[in-house]
Amino acid sequence: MLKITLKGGDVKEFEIGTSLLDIAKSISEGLARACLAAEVDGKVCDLTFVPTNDATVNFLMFDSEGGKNAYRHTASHVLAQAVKRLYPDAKLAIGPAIENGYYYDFEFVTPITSADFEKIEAEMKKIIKEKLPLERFELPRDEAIKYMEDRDEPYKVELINDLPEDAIISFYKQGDFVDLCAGPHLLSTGNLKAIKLQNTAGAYWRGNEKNKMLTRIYGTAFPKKAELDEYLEKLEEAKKRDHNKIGRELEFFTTSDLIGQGLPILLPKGARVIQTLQRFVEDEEERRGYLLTKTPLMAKSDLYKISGHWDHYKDGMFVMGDEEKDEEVFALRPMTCPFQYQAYLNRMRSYRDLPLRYGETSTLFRNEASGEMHGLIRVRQFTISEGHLMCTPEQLEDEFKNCVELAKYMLDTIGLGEDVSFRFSKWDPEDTEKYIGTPEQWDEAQAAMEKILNHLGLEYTIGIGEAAFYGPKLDIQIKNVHGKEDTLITIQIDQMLAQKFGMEYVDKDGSKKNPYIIHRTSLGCYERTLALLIEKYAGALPLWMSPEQVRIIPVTDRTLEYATSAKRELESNGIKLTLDDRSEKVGYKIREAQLEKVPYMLVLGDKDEEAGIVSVRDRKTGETAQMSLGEFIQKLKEEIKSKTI
RNA sequence: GCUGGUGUAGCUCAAUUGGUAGAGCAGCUGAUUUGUAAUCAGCAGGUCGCGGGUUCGAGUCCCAUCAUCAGCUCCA
Repeated sequence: MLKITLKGGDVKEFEIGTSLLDIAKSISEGLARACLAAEVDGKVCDLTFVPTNDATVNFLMFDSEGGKNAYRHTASHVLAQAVKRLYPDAKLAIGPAIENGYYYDFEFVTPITSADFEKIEAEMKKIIKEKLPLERFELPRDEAIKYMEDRDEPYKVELINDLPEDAIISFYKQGDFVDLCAGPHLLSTGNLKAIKLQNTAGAYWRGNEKNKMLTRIYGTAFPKKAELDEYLEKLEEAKKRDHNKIGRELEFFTTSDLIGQGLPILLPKGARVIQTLQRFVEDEEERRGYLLTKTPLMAKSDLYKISGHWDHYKDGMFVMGDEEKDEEVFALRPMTCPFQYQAYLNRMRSYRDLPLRYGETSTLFRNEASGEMHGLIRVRQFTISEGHLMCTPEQLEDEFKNCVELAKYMLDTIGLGEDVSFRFSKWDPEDTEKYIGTPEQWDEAQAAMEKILNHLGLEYTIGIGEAAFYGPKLDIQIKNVHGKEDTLITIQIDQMLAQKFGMEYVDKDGSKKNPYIIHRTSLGCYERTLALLIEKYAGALPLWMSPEQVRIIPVTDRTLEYATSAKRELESNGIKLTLDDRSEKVGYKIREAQLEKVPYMLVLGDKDEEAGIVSVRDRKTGETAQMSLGEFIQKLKEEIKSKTI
């Protein structure tokens, strides 16, 4: 007999040879129907799995990560099966479950497009109806390779060849379709309910741009049609918040073919928001002991050669002058580090000078590949609150913590604090080309950062190969409306560049030492931050950063003068506003202000003037309140000062 | 850069099989003086992204190019 411990602590005994499905059935028929896979001692397994030892079993439904993955991974096999039936010449690559669905990569003889989806989906539904059981089997390496060679699946053969020596090579068979796969899967294709193909995309085989580009088909699957519809609806809703759409509609920014790709033009509204954010950041940094620098936007190539950027990122830089013609070569700066280091090198530093915190609102230039640009999120010129902190080893932890604290404060203040995740970005020891320094130096810097992160109690993921070429990073990541993740804020530890630039300080004992350097931003670059704010608030920014806080709407020309005096009074209190004096109806003007996301409307008619009050319409609630102008100004000032989100 | 879409008025979109480019909103002018999400009338607005080609004839078909969207790769 086997002792099976169930989630919740119940222990039950089963005959040896009892499958997980039978165990589920013995608990309840409902459970057996609802569960998709099971975790056995922490490892996710098919329900056909037969435990051979005492084990802890946790049955997984769709609401669990493991259950969802088994469900969608099975859907990806159904997709592959449908594709193979319709396009027998298509070659299979890989097809995993992903965050909100699954994909499968194929090599097609003639490329397919989303126009073919209807046909493929119909075939998938047919396969689901056929209720094909998924059967797992294993083969020794030689036979596995032969098996896939016989089926003319070169990508699969390559995958098997690259599996580690001791790997168990498993396959899943459903009807006429067999795939190399570790599983787990559902019991039958018939267990799938609502499926949907979403889009196609090119994807390099094994993620390497030197390899052939395959056709990736993305899809999703849910246990209920209603859930699928709800999800698709949510996607559509999210797209309506796309900053690239509403940011243009609301005139935060625009672009011009004449100016070029990745070079957005910030219109008065966008520029104003960024000005507000920039002032906020600069003031806060000053309060926290940062010293402002203002360094050049370009430098001779010599500077980048020392820093290592020339070797590692020359292709990403805008370079002027031809070295071959013996011209002086300059490059627009892609980062601020070596510039601020020159400020540090201005004179001999003492340990008493440290920590030295330099901050700069810094415009940077990066020659991104043409396909990378996206609205305000990925651009070729951007402005960022860059800073470099030079400190002693003893100061490193406190300084790093303060940087994290500052970043969190910034994020909370602008309202994105709940939307970010942390990533500890390490180097890839397998890819030493990408990095400078020795393994020992990397181990040391990464250990220092890990220790600090653990002291901070931050929850983080680890990104291998995501480090900067000179050191590990704590990246604060955020997703846009399409679910694409980008780095918003980064805090990095660097113990290599100080040496390269000969940056030193004289320690207590009179010896010269290289300082640790923390590279950090306190907010993401302003363009990207603006984009995410627009998406977060669907264009209706909190009052304190709103480019137009109040719109004054006189009801008739008779109250124009009253409105003008209110305008002057508000302006003298620093309120950003406009006066809509067009001869339109009140409703028309309100509609417009409402659509332009102006937080407050001041509707001023004869009645207001007679009573000496103002009618304040709140955009969010649509409600109107009467108060004195003084009270309104007070209310605005409080809301702005507290930076209410 | 790669794969696949998309480019018609400022915006959103029409335009039979290749046969005279249209509408709504926005804009301008005038009238209207209006009380909480669209007042009425008139006017103007386009080298159909740009450049070639096929054709008697191209917004429509072909090629090239630019921009743009999604994904991939990249992201100091």
